[in-house]
Amino acid sequence: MRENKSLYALLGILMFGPHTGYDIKQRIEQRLSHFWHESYGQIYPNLKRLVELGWATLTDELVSGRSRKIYTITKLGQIKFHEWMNQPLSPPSPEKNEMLLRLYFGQNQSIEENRQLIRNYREQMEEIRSVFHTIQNQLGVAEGEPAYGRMTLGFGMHVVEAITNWCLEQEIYLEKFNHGQ
Amino acid sequence: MRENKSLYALLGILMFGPHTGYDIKQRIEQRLSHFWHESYGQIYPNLKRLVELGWATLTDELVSGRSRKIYTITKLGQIKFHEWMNQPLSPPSPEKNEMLLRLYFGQNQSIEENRQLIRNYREQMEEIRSVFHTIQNQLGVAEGEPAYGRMTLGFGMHVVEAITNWCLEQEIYLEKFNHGQ
DNA sequence: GAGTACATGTAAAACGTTACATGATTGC
DNA sequence: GCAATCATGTAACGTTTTACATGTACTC
Repeated sequence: MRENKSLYALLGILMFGPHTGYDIKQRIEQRLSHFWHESYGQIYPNLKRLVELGWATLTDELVSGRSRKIYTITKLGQIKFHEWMNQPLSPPSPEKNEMLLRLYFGQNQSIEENRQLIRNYREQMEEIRSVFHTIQNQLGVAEGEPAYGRMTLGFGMHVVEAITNWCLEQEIYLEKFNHGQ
Repeated sequence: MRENKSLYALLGILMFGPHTGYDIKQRIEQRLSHFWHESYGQIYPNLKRLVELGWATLTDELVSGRSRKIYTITKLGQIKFHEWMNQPLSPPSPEKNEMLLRLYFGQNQSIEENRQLIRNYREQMEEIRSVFHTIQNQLGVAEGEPAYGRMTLGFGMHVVEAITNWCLEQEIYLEKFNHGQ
């Protein structure tokens, strides 16, 4: 049986307070999107499972005629959450990267095509960077305690910047080959 | 219908010449492991599919009593390979990162626990870095054309270094909080 | 009245890993 | 003889996305 990470992601969000499935989806999209995502097809069945496991409770509320199913974490859920938080990180297996896969097969393409591939990728990185800046500006400031949200965003910034630099280096490298080494 | 990237990964490897399923698995593990991976459960069924699609042919060979099923790319396969190589890159959706997920939930932990999380992650990065160095030393040199394998490895190096730096910065940042801002 | 956001869910398909099964050859 | 490597594959299971279905409330 594999560790179901989605279950713990939901649990972690419920640690901030009661949420509906819809709320959770919104929150993940708005604040965790640079390192996490869940679809409704994952969220609703997993919330149901959380209740079955006794890790959360479900209450029905009627807010202005509209029914909302509110999930609240239980004591047991909190225990399970802390267990997960303190268990060793699983060793990171490198992600699949389609751009690198194509680049690896680069001798089947022209040098100019490979350079274009890298340039396109760099442009994608620049878009991501601007999204990160937008998120950064929306981030609040909590005095006296570490800004965890800001830290996770900083991670993305560092990585995107490193990739951008790598792209620029490779573009120059390939450029030289195009003009006869 | 989702794009089956595995199919194109196999096709790309067949562009280097005929391979068996076993060969392909070896090659991916040894040379593409920093940005790609495939299990036998993907490779063998997809090779079968490649033949069904007419993108590869299968020949049985007996090498010293041992039977080997050798897959060779067809003309159609080469066309499909080039189509894929030249189609626009799909926009990169950020990967799930369990360390960042846990860090995001950091206010439920002590500052020291969060610092430990980041330190552990940094140690994992350092292991990866040393694996990359090993791979780098095994890489051959092809004069006169761009070293695509080396370029893909450089990508990993840049990213790992950026992450390591980020970790160090965050460790210092949290350290300060521990000693009263 | 129409469109957007709120709100919940399921079913099918696709994607991917792991464990298992099988058997030959090579090197010690 | 035994272990490691070569070699091929499947079945079960788990994960994840996508498309669909349904209905309310709010704003223009």
